[in-house]
Amino acid sequence: MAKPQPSGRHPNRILAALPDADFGRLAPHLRSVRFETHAILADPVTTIRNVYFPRDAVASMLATMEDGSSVEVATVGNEGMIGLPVFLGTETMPVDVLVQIPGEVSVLDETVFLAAAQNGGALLNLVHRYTQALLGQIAQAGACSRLHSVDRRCARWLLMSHDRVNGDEFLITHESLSQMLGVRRATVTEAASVLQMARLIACRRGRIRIVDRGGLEEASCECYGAIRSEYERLIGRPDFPDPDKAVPSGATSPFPILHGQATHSPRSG
Amino acid sequence: MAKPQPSGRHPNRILAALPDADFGRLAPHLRSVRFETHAILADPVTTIRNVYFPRDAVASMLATMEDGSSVEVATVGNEGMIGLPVFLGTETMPVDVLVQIPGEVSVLDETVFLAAAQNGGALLNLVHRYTQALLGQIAQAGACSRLHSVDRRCARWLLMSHDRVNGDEFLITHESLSQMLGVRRATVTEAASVLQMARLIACRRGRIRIVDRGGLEEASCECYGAIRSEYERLIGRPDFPDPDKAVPSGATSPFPILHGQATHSPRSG
DNA sequence: CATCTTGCGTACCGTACCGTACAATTCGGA
DNA sequence: TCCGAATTGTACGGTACGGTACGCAAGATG
Repeated sequence: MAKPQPSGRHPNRILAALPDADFGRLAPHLRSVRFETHAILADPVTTIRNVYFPRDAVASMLATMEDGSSVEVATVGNEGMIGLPVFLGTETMPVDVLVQIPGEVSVLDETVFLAAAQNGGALLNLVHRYTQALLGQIAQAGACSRLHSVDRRCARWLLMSHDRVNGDEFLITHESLSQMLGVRRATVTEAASVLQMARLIACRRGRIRIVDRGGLEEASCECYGAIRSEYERLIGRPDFPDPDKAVPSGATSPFPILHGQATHSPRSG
Repeated sequence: MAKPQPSGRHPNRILAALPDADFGRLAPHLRSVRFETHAILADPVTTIRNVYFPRDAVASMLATMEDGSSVEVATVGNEGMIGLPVFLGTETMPVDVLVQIPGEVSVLDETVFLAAAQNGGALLNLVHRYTQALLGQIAQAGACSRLHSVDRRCARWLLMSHDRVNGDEFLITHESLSQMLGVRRATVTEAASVLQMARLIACRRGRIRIVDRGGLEEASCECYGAIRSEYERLIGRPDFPDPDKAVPSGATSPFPILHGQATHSPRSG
């Protein structure tokens, strides 16, 4: 599976999937803001008043326990949005949402968002579909963290992030990864060493580069493909944002065929 | 924390939380059906055409991996509903939903449900809130299964089920529990032995009885309380179904009122 | 340049699980 | 009443992690 390439009018795939008219109405209200690592976009006690559409930043929904241990329950990047409670009228979410890979995020005020999501339009439909995609991701990721080894889950996380950033390198520490995978920092170092020894990634102080994407996909568990194909079913592919056109007729495989200019880099460095 | 008692016009707490007028419109269309253990209410490949409101049955959303291993991602009983994809327009959910504790379920056709959920009424609001509650439950349960011991998670599952059934005893096997907790059947037997030795539960072939609810709450992890209080924040308490009135006052609730014409078949065949 | 901070590599022992296997019990059905 | 199937109890070695801890290196800061 190739890394998804930005293809629409906006790097965020939900906004890119909007029809021209709907996007045009939102565009003047979008503010692009840079967020640094560990910036907090939402927490369980603060009423959320903005909706965030990551451009190339990656955020985590983290569940934190009383003893301070935590696990990531979902990754949100350019494929998604943060702020469903605005839409659902529930004010907060019982998780922290924090930036894990710094970058740009398009911010929309809740009033603008709510006005645009009224009346059964395209945005409402997309938000519904993204809600389902998020439910699916959280479910799959939860099961994954119970059933799959740290090595595979680490590979999955790197792949998901690779899909959401520009380029093949991004800023992340083993410490942050350990909070997301719900394991010791030392365990992450060991898992990363395995991937590094297999020449799939390269680590440098606070920075990881994807070296062999295909190999990483093989090292990852099935959950990477499961989450990705469910997203594509619901929201569409980056190069075919309209879900009606997302799947070539007859293709029912969970790992559908690559399209046209397949950017697959087979195993080289 | 006491076991929630049924208090409204309907044992399902979502339906019970509806205003009279809204409930009155739905009631004639509700069919109460008994489902046995392992009945399948939804799966990832079948378009769901009904919405299910458990009365005293308990269902599980199960994520299943390619190798056949599985974990429960959410428990749905009389506090919830099955069929969000009907509302979200997404046709399917990437999990199996199957009955784990047999009992009665109120079934509603999708067309009736969708008609009733239009127009920003009370049902729409409740479905939105339940969506958030389910997201929260799946997130917490996923984190729980990564971070907490089998003993504690087992206690949590028993408590959550106890909240959703009538009485203190229900039909469940260690085998089923193992699929939900994502562990070996033998591990469940060991965990159940610990709880049994502490006189918190009593096991008999395919049947578990809650003996010491308070003790179970102490044996359980914090996730039981977290999920429950988030639900109460969003949907309300059983004795104060309207979340605006869900303030603890210590007052007792009115006795449950059974509605004759609502295809109600309490417990008998 | 020297120093400080943050992040990474490694190591040790402990343990909560897993895989497998088999025996003992319960209970429904012939 | 007995049989057979389903359910539960138990056992044993294996392993992937956790807790803790310490040294080293890379980069930031002065």
